[in-house]
Amino acid sequence: MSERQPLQSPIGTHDVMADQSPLWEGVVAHFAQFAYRFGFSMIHTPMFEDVRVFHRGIGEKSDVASKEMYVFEDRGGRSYALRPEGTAPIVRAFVQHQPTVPFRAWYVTPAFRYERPQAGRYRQHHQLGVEVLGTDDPAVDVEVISLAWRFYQALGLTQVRLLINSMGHVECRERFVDVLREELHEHRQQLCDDHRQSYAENPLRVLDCKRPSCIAVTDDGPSLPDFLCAPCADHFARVRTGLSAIGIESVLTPRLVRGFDYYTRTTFEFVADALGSAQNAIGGGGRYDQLAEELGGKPTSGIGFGSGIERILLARAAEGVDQPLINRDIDIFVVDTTGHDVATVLVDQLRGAGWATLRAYDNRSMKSQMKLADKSGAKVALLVGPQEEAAGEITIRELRSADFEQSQRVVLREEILATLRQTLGK
RNA sequence: GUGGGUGUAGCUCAGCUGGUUAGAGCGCCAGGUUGUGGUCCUGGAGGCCGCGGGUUCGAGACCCGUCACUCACCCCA
Repeated sequence: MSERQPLQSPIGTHDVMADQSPLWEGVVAHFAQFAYRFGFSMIHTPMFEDVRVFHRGIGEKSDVASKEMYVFEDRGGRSYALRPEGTAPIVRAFVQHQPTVPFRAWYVTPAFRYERPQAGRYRQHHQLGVEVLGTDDPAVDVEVISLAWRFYQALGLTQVRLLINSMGHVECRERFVDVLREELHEHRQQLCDDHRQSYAENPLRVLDCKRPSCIAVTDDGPSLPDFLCAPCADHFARVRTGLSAIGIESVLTPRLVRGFDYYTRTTFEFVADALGSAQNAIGGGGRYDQLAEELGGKPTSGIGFGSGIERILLARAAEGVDQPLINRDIDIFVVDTTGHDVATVLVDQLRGAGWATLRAYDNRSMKSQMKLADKSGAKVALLVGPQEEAAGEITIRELRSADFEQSQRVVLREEILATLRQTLGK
């Protein structure tokens, strides 16, 4: 890159500026509220991990691990990867610290994948999610899915569908994959260009190929739910009845396999139909009963779900939902034309009392300061000029009122907090 | 990694078949007499026309390269 190129954010990354940040804050705040309501504790794990966490976790042959990870060596020659997803690092932490089970954690984190950016797809995106380790009770599957569902509802999303499937445990899956591989081999000439060569390596990938040629083959092929052993079939049935018991409709989607290799039994995905693009998955997850063992721990079943903040916001925009998610309005704007430290002291006092307060700088004119007060969104402006200062008073002006005369009055300096409490109702 | 579209003021965009000092709207700043926002009026600041090279008497316009943004494929959040 030329030295003359202006500096800007890296490809596929974005700055969240003030016009968007309240939405972000709101999404995270809502999720935190739901997570705590469901009894989850927040945890933080490093932004990068030993690459083996992901190779063994999400599977070396998965697209994400094989070609999309940001891998680097540190100065000590250790090989690390920026986290491409949220689950494997948390399971790594679980294995390392061996907390008591059931272990319930929620998180919000950036995730990094080296891909060509496009609508709804970035090199750094942000996910929030939960994980539960230490039980394979189908009630937990229901709980995790319902947390996501209620969360989307709270954000105002209505055009979201829950797709669900079960991969079975290792043996169910292997029996299925064997049959699928045979089926694909038999019809390999009809597969799309990409999969005609690669189907044998990971036959499951062909299931979510969107090309008509592959779909035609797999539609007539074996269906995952048919290969579930009795316990897995029972588990899946109980998840689905549990969901319908609380009014959550799930769409059985036999070809739903998802991109990571660690999934067993329940897998699910939330698609936002308002998003026209192929990137319409706003969240997803599933059970991973082998993962803790893969990462060196005791056999421990687990389930989790993750959701992309950017896609949630895109879906909200696509549905035309525009109610704010969090209030970050300014309460008071202090206008000071005395040239002394009146605003400095007043602002300190107001903020101390809990008001969101802003002021002007640089000795601007009163007119200029009033313009700033208006643009700040403040509900009231407090005016202090030489007159008020001399009289020990403050002029209160309600900025959201249309009537000049009614909107303004003068109070004594020492009565300002009480008056504001009355005016602003706090 | 492959393909399409686009790069002109802080933002959204005009700039006709190449022709003087590159424009608009919004935003920003300052005024519109005595200390007061939202509407209105006036003025002002602000552009290596993404970057490099080429064609030409002359390039924001044309050609090549490059970088970036964007959309799509693959796949996913």
